[in-house]
Formats: sequence, structure tokens, C-alpha cells
Amino acid sequence: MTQKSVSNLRVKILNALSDPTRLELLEYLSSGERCVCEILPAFQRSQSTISKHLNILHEAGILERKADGKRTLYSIKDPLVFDLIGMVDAMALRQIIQLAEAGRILERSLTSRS
Amino acid sequence: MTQKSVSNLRVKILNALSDPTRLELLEYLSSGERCVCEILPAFQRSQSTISKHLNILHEAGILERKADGKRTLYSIKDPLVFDLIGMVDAMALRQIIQLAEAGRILERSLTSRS
DNA sequence: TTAACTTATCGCCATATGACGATATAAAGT
DNA sequence: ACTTTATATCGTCATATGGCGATAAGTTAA
Repeated sequence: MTQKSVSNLRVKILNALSDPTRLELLEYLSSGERCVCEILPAFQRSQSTISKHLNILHEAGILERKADGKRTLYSIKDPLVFDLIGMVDAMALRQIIQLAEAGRILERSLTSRS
Repeated sequence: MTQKSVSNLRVKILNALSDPTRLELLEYLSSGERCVCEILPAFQRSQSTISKHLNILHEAGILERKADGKRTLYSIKDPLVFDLIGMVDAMALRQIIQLAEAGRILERSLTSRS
């Protein structure tokens, strides 16, 4: 039962992270707890869109939500998420470096041929 | 230029990982290089569907593709992907444990009340 | 209570995605 | 050459997703 829950949650977490706007939201919240009214002006999206994205991140257990009077405060729940993103970036960087090297090798073989 | 590429690739990688079938494919390939004809019988999906999923993982730079006669061999390109998934599972587990604890606390307060 | 403010939710639209069967393509075997 | 085998790609469909504006719901201020 637990392994199924984990694998469901796993997909939910990865899904929540697979959107550029939501990744930007996490980056924005890395500096600490913020209310939606602070977040809004930092993004070129409608209030309803941002609210939906925040909710998806909350449902995935990535964000903490706290009511504070008429506003809602969002914050990072588990900082591990940044290690995770860092790891993805490491994979991405490796690929880019690898591509760049392949390009240099190709270029070298072309110039030597002429 | 590089940071934009990284952030695009980042989303692409996370997107590729945010599907249960593709996660199962990675798990299946963790034991080593396999051709599609070996993979197919292990999954309850059509050949075209599996082929498409494998292609998505390959495009995200997660899988290596190698032609071998009339077959195509797929393998894990960067084992870091398993550390990544492990980290997601760690996050998922924490949440489940946290939920279980909250449940116990709630239950305790209910029984003491009666 | 009314008004102003903050956030969530609803309804809608356009596009993306996963699934399939059918068809192409390409290599090996006969 | 023809057939079989292996894989990719195409066309199609149903559903999911991201976006928005409009509206609801809750909180504080007047």
C-alpha cells in the first residue's frame, strides 16, 4: 500500500515540477514565505493562473500554505526540492557540454578535410 | 545562452520523468541495455505507444539509443537519473510519514475526548 | 452594512498529451 | 524478389493542461 502511494506521489511531484512557471515560482519562494499579492506582480500571468499553479505545487506537497488574515502565505515545505532541481540541472549541463564537445570534434574533422 | 538552454532542458527532463509508464521504462532499463522487442512484452501498451515513450526519454537525453541490425537498443545514459528519482521518493516518503503522524495525533485527540 | 481587498474557483477555449491501429521503413532470412 | 521481423511514424480520438476573465467567498476597513 505504501509503495503504491509513494509511486503515485512520485509522479505527482514530478508533474508539479515539469512546468516553467511553477519552477519560477519555486525560485521566487526560495527567498522565503510570500503572499500571493507579492507574487503576482513578479509574474506576467493572471491571478487565477498563478493561484492554480500554487495550488498544484501545494497538492504535490512541495509548498506550505498558511492563512494570514485576508491573505494566503506560501512557502517551500521541503528544501530538498532545490537539491532535486540542482540535480536536474547537472544532468542538463552534462548534455550541453557533451553536445558542445561533439560539435567541436565535428568541426575539427571538417576543417582538416578541406 | 547556456542558462536558457539549461532551463529549457530542465523542463524537458522533468517532463519526460512525469509519466508513470516512462518511469517504469527507466526501472526496466536499470538492469541494462534492452531492445524494444524485449521491452514490449513487459508492458501492457501498444508498440507505437512504447516507441513514443522511449523517444521522449531519448529526446530528453535520459536514454541512449543504439541501432543493432534490425533492432534498436535503449539504455540509461546518465545513471544520475536514479539518484534523482530516489530523491523524489524521499520527498514522497516524508510526506506520507508526516500524514500518518498527523493521523495518529488526530486519532489520539479523538479517543481521549470520548 | 457596505466597500475594498485578497484569494480561490468556475467556465471556457486552444493546445498538448497519451493511447491506439494502420502504415511506412529498414534489416534479415528464405 | 518475397516474407518476416523490428521499429518508427502517421492519423485520429479522448482527455488533460495552461491560459484567461468573471465570479464567489472570506477578511478587514469605513
